[in-house]
Amino acid sequence: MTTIRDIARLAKVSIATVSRALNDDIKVRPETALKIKNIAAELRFVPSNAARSLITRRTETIGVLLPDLHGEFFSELIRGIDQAARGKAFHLLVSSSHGDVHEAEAAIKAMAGRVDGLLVMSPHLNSEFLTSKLPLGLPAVLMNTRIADSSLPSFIVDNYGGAYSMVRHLVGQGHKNIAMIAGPEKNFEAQERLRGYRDALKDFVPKAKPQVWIGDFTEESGWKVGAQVISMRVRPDAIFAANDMMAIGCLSTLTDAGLKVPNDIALVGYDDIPTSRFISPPLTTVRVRIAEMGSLAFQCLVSKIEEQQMTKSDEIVVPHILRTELVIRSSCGVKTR
Amino acid sequence: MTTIRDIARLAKVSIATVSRALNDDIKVRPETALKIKNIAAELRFVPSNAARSLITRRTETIGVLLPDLHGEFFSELIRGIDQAARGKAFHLLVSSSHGDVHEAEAAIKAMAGRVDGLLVMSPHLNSEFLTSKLPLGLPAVLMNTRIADSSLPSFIVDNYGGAYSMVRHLVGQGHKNIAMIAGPEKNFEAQERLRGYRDALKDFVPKAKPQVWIGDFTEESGWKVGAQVISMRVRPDAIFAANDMMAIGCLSTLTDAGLKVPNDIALVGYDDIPTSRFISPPLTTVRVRIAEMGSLAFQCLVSKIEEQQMTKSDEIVVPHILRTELVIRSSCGVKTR
DNA sequence: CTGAAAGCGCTTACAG
DNA sequence: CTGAAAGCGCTTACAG
Repeated sequence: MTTIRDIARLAKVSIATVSRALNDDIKVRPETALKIKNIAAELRFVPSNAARSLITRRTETIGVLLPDLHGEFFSELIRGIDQAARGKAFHLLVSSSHGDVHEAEAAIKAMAGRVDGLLVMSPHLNSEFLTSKLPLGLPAVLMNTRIADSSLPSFIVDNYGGAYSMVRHLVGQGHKNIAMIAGPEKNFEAQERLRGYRDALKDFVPKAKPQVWIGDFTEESGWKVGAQVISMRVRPDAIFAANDMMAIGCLSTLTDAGLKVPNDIALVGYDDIPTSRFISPPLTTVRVRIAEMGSLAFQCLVSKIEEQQMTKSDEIVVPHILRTELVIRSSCGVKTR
Repeated sequence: MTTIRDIARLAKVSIATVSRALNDDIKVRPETALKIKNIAAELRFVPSNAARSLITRRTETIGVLLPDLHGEFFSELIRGIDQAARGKAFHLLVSSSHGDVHEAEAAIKAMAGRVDGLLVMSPHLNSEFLTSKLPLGLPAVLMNTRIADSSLPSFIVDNYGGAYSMVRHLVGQGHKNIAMIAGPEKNFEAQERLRGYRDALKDFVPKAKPQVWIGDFTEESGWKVGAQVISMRVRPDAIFAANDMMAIGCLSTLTDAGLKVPNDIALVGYDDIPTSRFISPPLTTVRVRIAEMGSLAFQCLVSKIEEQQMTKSDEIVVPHILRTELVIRSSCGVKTR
């Protein structure tokens, strides 16, 4: 392994000068710097990041903690983060599937000494748990996490508002008997979408009774609900699935049974994953700007890291709420052509 | 920041003993070890990874270099790698979008001092370039990279074989005039798929003339080809798109123009992205076990890292070829129901 | 513009 | 089972 000591010997300078030259320090004579760089290149010198960050106390890396890595949702998120990180010359340490509380704790511990900050998405955890597990002084930013009262900045998608708008839209199409396929009960995002559904129903169809199936965000749980719907005496006018995957699963069961969407029954989803445009009928859904959330959260984290030296704020911060947007296609019963 | 020195003082032992206790070294009295661990927990001690890896010369991290982060293909790959990495207690440093040669070189440099090994996917690069840029002694494993003659282990999907089988299947369905929408000309995977198409056509329909459009793997390039197809006097019997996204794009143009797939024209893709099951008609395609490739490549890299100490092999290794599998749905003209 | 020296926080022979 | 000491490869005041 080549070190700056080897370079120093060959260049007949001190290791201090090598270090300065390689870091483009101004106070090195240009010729000296050039000579040093040439030798470094020739030797294929790779600086030891460990040695450097031991002394600089920066790793130039941020950790990304994700609950899972399935599907386009997370790849979009990582893409958004990566795009922002690239500009700031930060590296990304990624860890997924901290399904339960213990795994989450282990993941935080494992990352703690390796990163300058943490980006955490865990809709099944709450910010108190996270705050208690985070090493003192490690900046962190939360995404789509249940916030009670936290000094951690957080970004959350307006799941409540999106669901509310969707129900309002369905009512506007003349649907009254609107059912929901909800997500996992402990999932914060799922809860918010359900709450939006309930409130909108209360506001716009006060006499309607909410009808809710609990799913788990997988296509399969959509199938299962579809099978139940088929055998119902009185079917809902419209089904609002808490995510697109469940809507797609439900759709395939309904279609196989000969039911026509949207004529026999309307069906809408949430997330606007790419697939939703291509299915037949194209799915009406709620778009979430997930890559953008990743970029914003990253930028927020970096400014926290940078200001960390000067201030130590314990003030409670308000979550940044990301707007959603209704994407009207044809599965909700609107004639788009 | 808490260090082992703080713990040592509180526990009234030396830092050596603290280090041993925290690393579960056998030669520490159980009571001492327990006391030390309690103090560490109380202080929320986070070991400095930099200090540790400076001396152990291991980062317990592997780098993953990807050309891009769009779509399900890459999230599947990362998922496969992550799954395998979790078991071996390795961390994952991810870097994407090294679109051109310079970015790739920069990405390798940036990662070099931070990882114990590199997993590289770059269908637009070749192994000579990579070998020349890789720091001496940094283990690396290639995925879907053009291999000429390399001492680097590599995993490649059997793009040639998959394309060949698909064309054979289409011929079996009675299609003779089979056209292809190829991928980018410089992309290794695209080249192999094209080669499979050409060879199969030569073998099974010797008198047919290959007809090829060059696309770029995006949905949009599928649209464009679709528009050309519509205006042709004599249309092909079947179109083989080099990936599913282009097939999906092409399908939507054809359908919009009133052409029926597969009755008027058959259409098949490659990759078997999840979307392909849900479109209408469901797409016949070639399945690639991408998560599995990630896991295998990771395992291979880890064994390279572990054996690195003992041997330094410069032998040329044969690429591991991953089988593909034909997924017959209805877009190719087979009646599935 | 350059160098000698201290030190970042750990691990690990070595000695006891 | 425990400790004193050396050292991993860098960066950075400090002095010149």
